[in-house]
Amino acid sequence: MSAPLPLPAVWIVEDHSLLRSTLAEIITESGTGLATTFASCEAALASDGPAPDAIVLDIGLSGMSGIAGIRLFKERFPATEIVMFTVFDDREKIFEALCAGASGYLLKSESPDRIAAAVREVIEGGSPMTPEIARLVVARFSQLQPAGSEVHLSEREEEVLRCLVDGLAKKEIADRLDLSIHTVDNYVRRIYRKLHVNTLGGAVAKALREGLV
Amino acid sequence: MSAPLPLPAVWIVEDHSLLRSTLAEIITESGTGLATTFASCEAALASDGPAPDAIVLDIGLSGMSGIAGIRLFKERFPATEIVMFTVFDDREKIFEALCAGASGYLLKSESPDRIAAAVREVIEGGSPMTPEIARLVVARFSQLQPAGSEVHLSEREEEVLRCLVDGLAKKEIADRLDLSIHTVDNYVRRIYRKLHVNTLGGAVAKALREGLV
DNA sequence: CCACAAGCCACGAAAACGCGTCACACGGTG
DNA sequence: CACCGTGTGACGCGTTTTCGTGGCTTGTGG
Repeated sequence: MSAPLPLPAVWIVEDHSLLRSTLAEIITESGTGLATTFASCEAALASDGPAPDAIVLDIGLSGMSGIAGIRLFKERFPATEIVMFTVFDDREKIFEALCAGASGYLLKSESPDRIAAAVREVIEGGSPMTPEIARLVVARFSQLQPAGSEVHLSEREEEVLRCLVDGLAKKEIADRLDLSIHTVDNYVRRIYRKLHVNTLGGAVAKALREGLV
Repeated sequence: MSAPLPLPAVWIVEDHSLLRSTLAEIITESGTGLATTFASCEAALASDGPAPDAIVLDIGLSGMSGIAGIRLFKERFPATEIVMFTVFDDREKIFEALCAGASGYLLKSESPDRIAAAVREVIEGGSPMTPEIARLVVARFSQLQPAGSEVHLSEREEEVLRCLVDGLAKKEIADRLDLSIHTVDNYVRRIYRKLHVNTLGGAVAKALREGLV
Protein backbone atom coordinates (compact mmCIF):
# COMPACT_ATOMS: atom_id res chain seq x y z
CA MET A 1 0.00 0.00 0.00
CA SER A 2 2.70 2.50 0.90
CA ALA A 3 5.65 1.06 -0.99
CA PRO A 4 7.34 3.27 -3.58
CA LEU A 5 4.97 2.15 -6.28
CA PRO A 6 5.66 2.97 -9.87
CA LEU A 7 3.63 5.91 -11.03
CA PRO A 8 0.12 4.81 -12.03
CA ALA A 9 -0.67 4.86 -15.73
CA VAL A 10 -3.51 7.24 -16.43
CA TRP A 11 -5.28 7.59 -19.74
CA ILE A 12 -6.99 10.80 -20.74
CA VAL A 13 -9.75 10.40 -23.30
CA GLU A 14 -10.96 13.81 -24.34
CA ASP A 15 -11.65 15.32 -27.72
CA HIS A 16 -10.82 18.93 -26.96
CA SER A 17 -7.12 19.08 -27.60
CA LEU A 18 -6.41 21.98 -25.29
CA LEU A 19 -8.27 20.43 -22.39
CA ARG A 20 -6.62 17.12 -23.15
CA SER A 21 -3.11 18.47 -22.80
CA THR A 22 -4.06 20.51 -19.76
CA LEU A 23 -5.39 17.43 -18.05
CA ALA A 24 -2.29 15.46 -18.90
CA GLU A 25 -0.18 18.24 -17.49
CA ILE A 26 -2.13 18.31 -14.26
CA ILE A 27 -1.84 14.57 -13.78
CA THR A 28 1.84 14.47 -14.60
CA GLU A 29 3.04 17.58 -12.83
CA SER A 30 1.15 16.82 -9.65
CA GLY A 31 2.96 13.51 -9.53
CA THR A 32 -0.36 11.68 -9.70
CA GLY A 33 0.56 9.45 -12.57
CA LEU A 34 1.88 9.02 -16.06
CA ALA A 35 -0.63 10.45 -18.48
CA THR A 36 -1.28 9.12 -21.96
CA THR A 37 -3.80 11.02 -24.04
CA PHE A 38 -6.32 9.97 -26.66
CA ALA A 39 -8.79 11.98 -28.67
CA SER A 40 -11.47 9.31 -28.73
CA CYS A 41 -12.53 6.00 -27.23
CA GLU A 42 -11.76 4.31 -30.52
CA ALA A 43 -8.19 5.58 -30.45
CA ALA A 44 -7.70 4.48 -26.86
CA LEU A 45 -9.15 1.04 -27.53
CA ALA A 46 -6.94 0.67 -30.57
CA SER A 47 -3.89 1.08 -28.38
CA ASP A 48 -2.29 -2.24 -27.62
CA GLY A 49 -0.39 -1.14 -24.55
CA PRO A 50 -0.91 -2.55 -21.09
CA ALA A 51 -4.01 -1.76 -19.07
CA PRO A 52 -3.96 1.65 -17.44
CA ASP A 53 -4.67 2.07 -13.74
CA ALA A 54 -7.24 4.74 -14.37
CA ILE A 55 -9.01 6.45 -17.24
CA VAL A 56 -10.33 9.99 -17.24
CA LEU A 57 -13.16 9.92 -19.73
CA ASP A 58 -15.21 12.63 -21.36
CA ILE A 59 -18.80 11.64 -21.87
CA GLY A 60 -19.64 13.90 -24.78
CA LEU A 61 -17.17 12.58 -27.27
CA SER A 62 -17.80 12.72 -30.96
CA GLY A 63 -18.02 9.25 -32.41
CA MET A 64 -18.57 6.64 -29.75
CA SER A 65 -20.36 8.00 -26.73
CA GLY A 66 -18.53 7.97 -23.46
CA ILE A 67 -21.17 5.69 -21.96
CA ALA A 68 -20.61 3.06 -24.59
CA GLY A 69 -16.90 3.59 -24.11
CA ILE A 70 -17.14 2.75 -20.43
CA ARG A 71 -18.52 -0.68 -21.17
CA LEU A 72 -15.82 -1.42 -23.70
CA PHE A 73 -13.04 -0.24 -21.45
CA LYS A 74 -14.41 -2.22 -18.55
CA GLU A 75 -14.67 -5.28 -20.71
CA ARG A 76 -11.11 -5.02 -21.87
CA PHE A 77 -9.58 -3.72 -18.63
CA PRO A 78 -11.79 -4.96 -15.81
CA ALA A 79 -9.45 -3.70 -13.11
CA THR A 80 -9.09 -0.20 -14.51
CA GLU A 81 -10.88 2.57 -12.67
CA ILE A 82 -12.85 5.05 -14.71
CA VAL A 83 -13.59 8.65 -13.77
CA MET A 84 -16.06 10.56 -15.88
CA PHE A 85 -15.12 14.15 -16.56
CA THR A 86 -17.78 16.01 -18.42
CA VAL A 87 -20.07 18.98 -18.68
CA PHE A 88 -23.16 16.84 -18.32
CA ASP A 89 -24.76 17.04 -14.95
CA ASP A 90 -28.15 15.57 -15.72
CA ARG A 91 -29.29 12.57 -13.77
CA GLU A 92 -29.67 10.12 -16.55
CA LYS A 93 -26.18 10.59 -17.86
CA ILE A 94 -24.80 10.23 -14.38
CA PHE A 95 -26.65 7.05 -13.59
CA GLU A 96 -26.00 5.57 -16.98
CA ALA A 97 -22.30 6.13 -16.50
CA LEU A 98 -22.31 4.68 -13.01
CA CYS A 99 -24.33 1.67 -14.10
CA ALA A 100 -21.97 1.11 -16.98
CA GLY A 101 -19.09 0.80 -14.60
CA ALA A 102 -17.64 4.24 -13.93
CA SER A 103 -16.37 4.71 -10.39
CA GLY A 104 -16.28 8.48 -10.23
CA TYR A 105 -18.02 11.43 -11.79
CA LEU A 106 -16.65 14.94 -11.97
CA LEU A 107 -17.78 18.05 -13.75
CA LYS A 108 -15.55 20.16 -15.92
CA SER A 109 -16.01 23.04 -13.55
CA GLU A 110 -13.80 21.30 -11.00
CA SER A 111 -10.42 22.74 -10.15
CA PRO A 112 -7.26 21.09 -11.45
CA ASP A 113 -6.28 20.13 -7.93
CA ARG A 114 -9.53 18.35 -7.41
CA ILE A 115 -9.09 16.43 -10.64
CA ALA A 116 -5.68 15.12 -9.72
CA ALA A 117 -7.00 14.27 -6.26
CA ALA A 118 -9.91 12.44 -7.85
CA VAL A 119 -7.62 10.30 -9.94
CA ARG A 120 -5.66 9.37 -6.84
CA GLU A 121 -8.87 8.69 -4.97
CA VAL A 122 -10.31 6.40 -7.59
CA ILE A 123 -7.09 4.42 -7.81
CA GLU A 124 -7.15 3.98 -4.06
CA GLY A 125 -10.63 2.50 -4.21
CA GLY A 126 -12.72 5.59 -3.67
CA SER A 127 -15.45 7.16 -5.76
CA PRO A 128 -14.81 10.84 -6.33
CA MET A 129 -17.92 12.86 -7.03
CA THR A 130 -19.04 16.40 -6.59
CA PRO A 131 -21.22 16.83 -3.50
CA GLU A 132 -24.29 17.45 -5.63
CA ILE A 133 -23.80 14.28 -7.58
CA ALA A 134 -23.21 12.33 -4.39
CA ARG A 135 -26.55 13.58 -3.17
CA LEU A 136 -28.29 12.46 -6.34
CA VAL A 137 -26.76 9.05 -5.96
CA VAL A 138 -27.82 8.52 -2.37
CA ALA A 139 -31.22 10.00 -3.14
CA ARG A 140 -31.72 7.22 -5.65
CA PHE A 141 -31.61 4.86 -2.71
CA SER A 142 -34.16 6.43 -0.45
CA GLN A 143 -36.48 6.84 -3.40
CA LEU A 144 -36.46 3.09 -3.83
CA GLN A 145 -38.44 2.78 -0.67
CA PRO A 146 -40.75 5.80 -0.70
CA ALA A 147 -41.54 5.17 2.95
CA GLY A 148 -45.04 5.06 4.23
CA SER A 149 -45.87 2.23 1.88
CA GLU A 150 -46.91 0.50 5.06
CA VAL A 151 -47.50 -2.98 3.78
CA HIS A 152 -47.06 -5.57 6.42
CA LEU A 153 -46.67 -9.06 5.14
CA SER A 154 -46.41 -12.03 7.45
CA GLU A 155 -43.31 -14.14 7.27
CA ARG A 156 -44.95 -16.80 5.18
CA GLU A 157 -46.53 -14.32 2.85
CA GLU A 158 -43.20 -12.69 2.28
CA GLU A 159 -41.65 -16.06 1.61
CA VAL A 160 -44.28 -16.88 -0.98
CA LEU A 161 -43.86 -13.46 -2.54
CA ARG A 162 -40.15 -14.06 -2.90
CA CYS A 163 -40.87 -17.29 -4.71
CA LEU A 164 -43.26 -15.54 -7.04
CA VAL A 165 -40.59 -12.98 -7.83
CA ASP A 166 -38.21 -15.82 -8.53
CA GLY A 167 -40.57 -16.92 -11.24
CA LEU A 168 -41.91 -20.05 -9.61
CA ALA A 169 -45.39 -21.35 -10.31
CA LYS A 170 -47.71 -21.99 -7.39
CA LYS A 171 -47.19 -25.69 -7.65
CA GLU A 172 -43.43 -25.25 -7.44
CA ILE A 173 -43.83 -22.94 -4.47
CA ALA A 174 -45.95 -25.50 -2.68
CA ASP A 175 -43.26 -27.99 -3.40
CA ARG A 176 -40.39 -25.81 -2.25
CA LEU A 177 -42.05 -24.64 0.95
CA ASP A 178 -43.57 -28.02 1.59
CA LEU A 179 -47.12 -26.74 1.65
CA SER A 180 -50.35 -27.70 -0.02
CA ILE A 181 -51.06 -25.86 -3.22
CA HIS A 182 -54.26 -24.62 -1.65
CA THR A 183 -52.32 -23.00 1.12
CA VAL A 184 -49.99 -21.32 -1.31
CA ASP A 185 -53.02 -20.13 -3.20
CA ASN A 186 -54.39 -18.65 -0.02
CA TYR A 187 -51.17 -16.78 0.66
CA VAL A 188 -51.04 -15.44 -2.84
CA ARG A 189 -54.54 -14.13 -2.54
CA ARG A 190 -53.75 -12.48 0.75
CA ILE A 191 -50.73 -10.85 -0.83
CA TYR A 192 -52.88 -9.58 -3.68
CA ARG A 193 -55.27 -8.01 -1.22
CA LYS A 194 -52.55 -6.40 0.84
CA LEU A 195 -50.83 -5.07 -2.24
CA HIS A 196 -54.05 -3.96 -3.90
CA VAL A 197 -53.35 -5.85 -7.07
CA ASN A 198 -55.11 -8.70 -8.80
CA THR A 199 -52.51 -10.23 -11.02
CA LEU A 200 -49.22 -11.94 -10.56
CA GLY A 201 -47.50 -9.28 -12.62
CA GLY A 202 -48.79 -6.47 -10.50
CA ALA A 203 -47.75 -8.19 -7.31
CA VAL A 204 -44.23 -8.89 -8.52
CA ALA A 205 -43.84 -5.36 -9.85
CA LYS A 206 -45.03 -3.85 -6.61
CA ALA A 207 -42.84 -6.13 -4.56
CA LEU A 208 -39.73 -5.15 -6.46
CA ARG A 209 -40.50 -1.47 -6.62
CA GLU A 210 -41.34 -1.15 -2.96
CA GLY A 211 -38.41 -3.27 -1.95
CA LEU A 212 -40.56 -5.84 -0.17
CA VAL A 213 -38.15 -8.57 -1.08
CA MET B 1 -27.11 31.47 -0.79
CA SER B 2 -24.31 33.67 0.39
CA ALA B 3 -26.19 36.01 2.73
CA PRO B 4 -25.01 36.20 6.36
CA LEU B 5 -27.23 33.33 7.41
CA PRO B 6 -27.83 32.64 11.05
CA LEU B 7 -25.71 29.78 12.27
CA PRO B 8 -27.32 26.45 11.38
CA ALA B 9 -28.78 24.44 14.23
CA VAL B 10 -27.03 21.09 14.51
CA TRP B 11 -28.12 18.26 16.76
CA ILE B 12 -25.67 15.70 18.03
CA VAL B 13 -27.22 12.37 18.98
CA GLU B 14 -24.55 10.21 20.53
CA ASP B 15 -24.54 8.09 23.65
CA HIS B 16 -20.88 8.37 24.57
CA SER B 17 -20.78 11.50 26.63
CA LEU B 18 -17.18 12.37 25.93
CA LEU B 19 -17.56 11.98 22.19
CA ARG B 20 -20.78 13.90 22.38
CA SER B 21 -19.20 16.94 23.92
CA THR B 22 -16.18 16.70 21.64
CA LEU B 23 -18.43 16.71 18.59
CA ALA B 24 -20.37 19.66 19.90
CA GLU B 25 -17.14 21.50 20.46
CA ILE B 26 -15.93 20.80 16.95
CA ILE B 27 -19.16 22.00 15.40
CA THR B 28 -19.33 25.12 17.52
CA GLU B 29 -15.70 26.18 17.53
CA SER B 30 -15.28 25.70 13.80
CA GLY B 31 -18.17 28.08 13.30
CA THR B 32 -20.12 25.36 11.50
CA GLY B 33 -23.23 25.69 13.59
CA LEU B 34 -24.93 25.79 16.93
CA ALA B 35 -24.72 22.38 18.49
CA THR B 36 -27.35 20.85 20.75
CA THR B 37 -26.57 17.44 22.17
CA PHE B 38 -28.73 14.45 23.05
CA ALA B 39 -27.82 11.09 24.48
CA SER B 40 -30.45 9.17 22.55
CA CYS B 41 -32.97 9.41 19.72
CA GLU B 42 -35.74 9.33 22.26
CA ALA B 43 -34.34 12.36 24.05
CA ALA B 44 -33.92 14.27 20.81
CA LEU B 45 -37.42 13.42 19.64
CA ALA B 46 -38.83 14.48 22.99
CA SER B 47 -37.43 17.93 22.47
CA ASP B 48 -40.09 20.36 21.34
CA GLY B 49 -37.75 22.93 19.88
CA PRO B 50 -37.71 23.92 16.21
CA ALA B 51 -36.36 21.62 13.53
CA PRO B 52 -32.57 21.52 13.30
CA ASP B 53 -30.80 22.04 10.00
CA ALA B 54 -28.75 18.91 10.43
CA ILE B 55 -28.41 15.94 12.76
CA VAL B 56 -25.25 14.01 13.43
CA LEU B 57 -26.46 10.57 14.40
CA ASP B 58 -24.74 7.57 15.90
CA ILE B 59 -26.10 4.31 14.59
CA GLY B 60 -25.20 2.08 17.50
CA LEU B 61 -27.25 3.76 20.16
CA SER B 62 -28.58 1.92 23.12
CA GLY B 63 -32.35 1.92 23.10
CA MET B 64 -33.75 2.87 19.72
CA SER B 65 -31.42 1.98 16.87
CA GLY B 66 -30.06 4.80 14.81
CA ILE B 67 -31.72 3.37 11.71
CA ALA B 68 -35.14 3.52 13.27
CA GLY B 69 -34.22 6.97 14.52
CA ILE B 70 -33.56 8.20 11.00
CA ARG B 71 -37.09 7.40 9.93
CA LEU B 72 -38.59 9.14 12.90
CA PHE B 73 -36.45 12.22 12.48
CA LYS B 74 -37.23 12.37 8.79
CA GLU B 75 -40.90 12.02 9.50
CA ARG B 76 -40.89 14.84 11.99
CA PHE B 77 -38.32 17.08 10.28
CA PRO B 78 -38.49 16.29 6.58
CA ALA B 79 -36.12 19.08 5.62
CA THR B 80 -33.46 18.21 8.14
CA GLU B 81 -30.30 16.62 6.80
CA ILE B 82 -28.94 13.60 8.61
CA VAL B 83 -25.32 12.51 8.72
CA MET B 84 -24.53 9.12 10.19
CA PHE B 85 -21.46 8.99 12.35
CA THR B 86 -20.66 5.53 13.52
CA VAL B 87 -18.18 2.72 13.86
CA PHE B 88 -20.21 0.45 11.60
CA ASP B 89 -18.78 0.10 8.15
CA ASP B 90 -20.65 -2.95 6.97
CA ARG B 91 -22.70 -2.71 3.83
CA GLU B 92 -26.06 -3.50 5.23
CA LYS B 93 -25.94 -0.84 7.89
CA ILE B 94 -24.81 1.70 5.35
CA PHE B 95 -27.53 0.94 2.85
CA GLU B 96 -30.19 0.69 5.49
CA ALA B 97 -29.25 4.12 6.75
CA LEU B 98 -29.21 5.62 3.27
CA CYS B 99 -32.53 4.03 2.36
CA ALA B 100 -34.02 5.30 5.58
CA GLY B 101 -33.18 8.83 4.60
CA ALA B 102 -29.67 9.68 5.76
CA SER B 103 -27.77 11.93 3.40
CA GLY B 104 -24.24 11.29 4.59
CA TYR B 105 -22.26 8.54 6.23
CA LEU B 106 -19.01 8.99 8.13
CA LEU B 107 -16.94 6.70 10.24
CA LYS B 108 -15.73 7.55 13.70
CA SER B 109 -12.19 7.34 12.48
CA GLU B 110 -12.62 10.59 10.59
CA SER B 111 -10.77 13.68 11.70
CA PRO B 112 -12.61 16.47 13.50
CA ASP B 113 -12.03 18.80 10.57
CA ARG B 114 -13.66 16.37 8.21
CA ILE B 115 -16.66 16.07 10.48
CA ALA B 116 -17.28 19.77 10.60
CA ALA B 117 -16.79 19.92 6.85
CA ALA B 118 -19.26 17.09 6.42
CA VAL B 119 -21.91 18.92 8.38
CA ARG B 120 -21.43 21.97 6.22
CA GLU B 121 -21.52 19.83 3.10
CA VAL B 122 -24.73 18.08 3.99
CA ILE B 123 -26.44 21.37 4.78
CA GLU B 124 -25.35 22.70 1.40
CA GLY B 125 -26.99 19.77 -0.35
CA GLY B 126 -24.08 17.38 -0.59
CA SER B 127 -23.64 13.84 0.65
CA PRO B 128 -20.46 13.48 2.65
CA MET B 129 -19.06 9.96 2.69
CA THR B 130 -15.72 8.33 3.07
CA PRO B 131 -14.23 7.31 -0.26
CA GLU B 132 -14.71 3.64 0.56
CA ILE B 133 -18.36 4.09 1.31
CA ALA B 134 -18.84 6.13 -1.83
CA ARG B 135 -17.43 3.23 -3.75
CA LEU B 136 -19.81 0.79 -2.14
CA VAL B 137 -22.68 3.04 -3.02
CA VAL B 138 -21.82 3.40 -6.67
CA ALA B 139 -20.99 -0.28 -6.87
CA ARG B 140 -24.56 -1.01 -5.89
CA PHE B 141 -25.59 0.64 -9.12
CA SER B 142 -23.47 -1.22 -11.59
CA GLN B 143 -24.58 -4.44 -9.99
CA LEU B 144 -28.18 -3.54 -10.70
CA GLN B 145 -27.66 -3.87 -14.41
CA PRO B 146 -25.14 -6.63 -15.01
CA ALA B 147 -24.69 -5.37 -18.56
CA GLY B 148 -24.70 -7.44 -21.69
CA SER B 149 -28.10 -8.93 -21.03
CA GLU B 150 -28.68 -8.48 -24.75
CA VAL B 151 -32.36 -9.20 -25.01
CA HIS B 152 -33.97 -7.83 -28.09
CA LEU B 153 -37.70 -7.44 -27.87
CA SER B 154 -39.77 -6.21 -30.75
CA GLU B 155 -41.75 -3.04 -30.24
CA ARG B 156 -44.97 -4.92 -29.66
CA GLU B 157 -43.37 -7.32 -27.28
CA GLU B 158 -41.94 -4.50 -25.25
CA GLU B 159 -45.30 -2.81 -25.18
CA VAL B 160 -46.96 -5.96 -23.91
CA LEU B 161 -44.23 -6.43 -21.35
CA ARG B 162 -44.82 -2.94 -20.04
CA CYS B 163 -48.49 -3.73 -19.62
CA LEU B 164 -47.68 -6.92 -17.76
CA VAL B 165 -45.44 -4.97 -15.41
CA ASP B 166 -48.31 -2.57 -14.89
CA GLY B 167 -50.30 -5.48 -13.56
CA LEU B 168 -52.75 -5.81 -16.41
CA ALA B 169 -54.31 -9.12 -17.35
CA LYS B 170 -53.98 -10.36 -20.91
CA LYS B 171 -57.53 -9.47 -21.63
CA GLU B 172 -56.97 -5.91 -20.48
CA ILE B 173 -53.83 -5.71 -22.54
CA ALA B 174 -55.69 -6.93 -25.60
CA ASP B 175 -58.23 -4.25 -24.95
CA ARG B 176 -55.73 -1.48 -24.42
CA LEU B 177 -53.59 -2.34 -27.43
CA ASP B 178 -56.61 -3.21 -29.50
CA LEU B 179 -55.52 -6.76 -30.18
CA SER B 180 -57.05 -10.17 -29.88
CA ILE B 181 -56.31 -11.87 -26.62
CA HIS B 182 -54.72 -14.67 -28.61
CA THR B 183 -52.27 -12.28 -30.11
CA VAL B 184 -51.37 -10.89 -26.75
CA ASP B 185 -50.89 -14.41 -25.59
CA ASN B 186 -48.47 -15.10 -28.39
CA TYR B 187 -46.43 -12.06 -27.53
CA VAL B 188 -46.30 -13.07 -23.92
CA ARG B 189 -45.05 -16.50 -24.84
CA ARG B 190 -42.41 -15.02 -27.10
CA ILE B 191 -41.31 -12.78 -24.26
CA TYR B 192 -41.05 -15.80 -22.00
CA ARG B 193 -38.82 -17.54 -24.48
CA LYS B 194 -36.59 -14.54 -24.99
CA LEU B 195 -36.28 -13.94 -21.27
CA HIS B 196 -35.81 -17.62 -20.46
CA VAL B 197 -38.63 -17.70 -17.97
CA ASN B 198 -41.88 -19.59 -17.90
CA THR B 199 -44.09 -17.59 -15.60
CA LEU B 200 -45.53 -14.13 -15.52
CA GLY B 201 -43.75 -13.43 -12.26
CA GLY B 202 -40.38 -14.35 -13.65
CA ALA B 203 -40.89 -12.20 -16.72
CA VAL B 204 -41.91 -9.15 -14.71
CA ALA B 205 -39.04 -9.61 -12.29
CA LYS B 206 -36.54 -9.94 -15.09
CA ALA B 207 -37.97 -6.97 -16.92
CA LEU B 208 -37.65 -4.75 -13.90
CA ARG B 209 -34.25 -5.98 -12.86
CA GLU B 210 -32.73 -5.69 -16.30
CA GLY B 211 -34.35 -2.36 -16.93
CA LEU B 212 -36.19 -3.54 -20.04
CA VAL B 213 -39.04 -1.21 -19.32
C1' DC C 1 -39.57 -14.05 -58.83
C1' DC C 2 -39.32 -17.02 -55.08
C1' DA C 3 -37.71 -18.48 -50.77
C1' DC C 4 -37.07 -17.47 -46.15
C1' DA C 5 -36.99 -15.08 -41.94
C1' DA C 6 -39.26 -12.06 -38.84
C1' DG C 7 -42.99 -9.94 -37.09
C1' DC C 8 -48.01 -10.21 -36.44
C1' DC C 9 -52.47 -12.58 -35.64
C1' DA C 10 -55.52 -16.52 -34.45
C1' DC C 11 -57.72 -21.22 -32.79
C1' DG C 12 -58.64 -24.86 -29.39
C1' DA C 13 -57.66 -27.97 -25.59
C1' DA C 14 -55.45 -28.77 -21.29
C1' DA C 15 -53.55 -26.80 -17.33
C1' DA C 16 -53.19 -23.29 -14.06
C1' DC C 17 -55.07 -19.51 -11.82
C1' DG C 18 -58.42 -16.18 -9.13
C1' DC C 19 -61.87 -16.09 -5.87
C1' DG C 20 -65.43 -17.08 -2.50
C1' DT C 21 -66.05 -19.87 1.16
C1' DC C 22 -65.13 -22.86 4.85
C1' DA C 23 -62.51 -25.37 8.74
C1' DC C 24 -59.10 -26.02 12.55
C1' DA C 25 -55.07 -25.08 15.54
C1' DC C 26 -52.27 -21.92 18.11
C1' DG C 27 -50.54 -17.97 20.58
C1' DG C 28 -51.38 -13.39 22.27
C1' DT C 29 -54.48 -9.60 24.17
C1' DG C 30 -58.28 -7.32 26.08
C1' DC D 1 -62.70 -16.55 28.43
C1' DA D 2 -63.52 -14.85 23.91
C1' DC D 3 -61.45 -12.58 20.23
C1' DC D 4 -58.17 -11.81 16.67
C1' DG D 5 -54.26 -12.51 13.69
C1' DT D 6 -51.59 -16.00 11.69
C1' DG D 7 -50.58 -20.38 9.60
C1' DT D 8 -52.38 -24.31 7.52
C1' DG D 9 -55.52 -26.98 4.55
C1' DA D 10 -59.52 -27.76 1.50
C1' DC D 11 -63.60 -27.61 -2.37
C1' DG D 12 -65.71 -25.85 -6.51
C1' DC D 13 -66.44 -22.92 -10.34
C1' DG D 14 -65.57 -19.74 -13.76
C1' DT D 15 -61.81 -17.39 -15.91
C1' DT D 16 -57.27 -16.98 -17.48
C1' DT D 17 -53.14 -18.69 -19.01
C1' DT D 18 -50.25 -21.95 -21.39
C1' DC D 19 -48.85 -24.20 -25.37
C1' DG D 20 -48.93 -26.61 -29.90
C1' DT D 21 -50.17 -25.39 -34.13
C1' DG D 22 -51.45 -22.87 -37.90
C1' DG D 23 -52.03 -18.62 -41.34
C1' DC D 24 -50.99 -13.98 -42.96
C1' DT D 25 -48.14 -9.98 -44.28
C1' DT D 26 -43.62 -7.58 -45.12
C1' DG D 27 -39.00 -7.15 -46.48
C1' DT D 28 -34.45 -8.87 -47.82
C1' DG D 29 -31.46 -11.47 -50.58
C1' DG D 30 -30.48 -15.13 -53.94
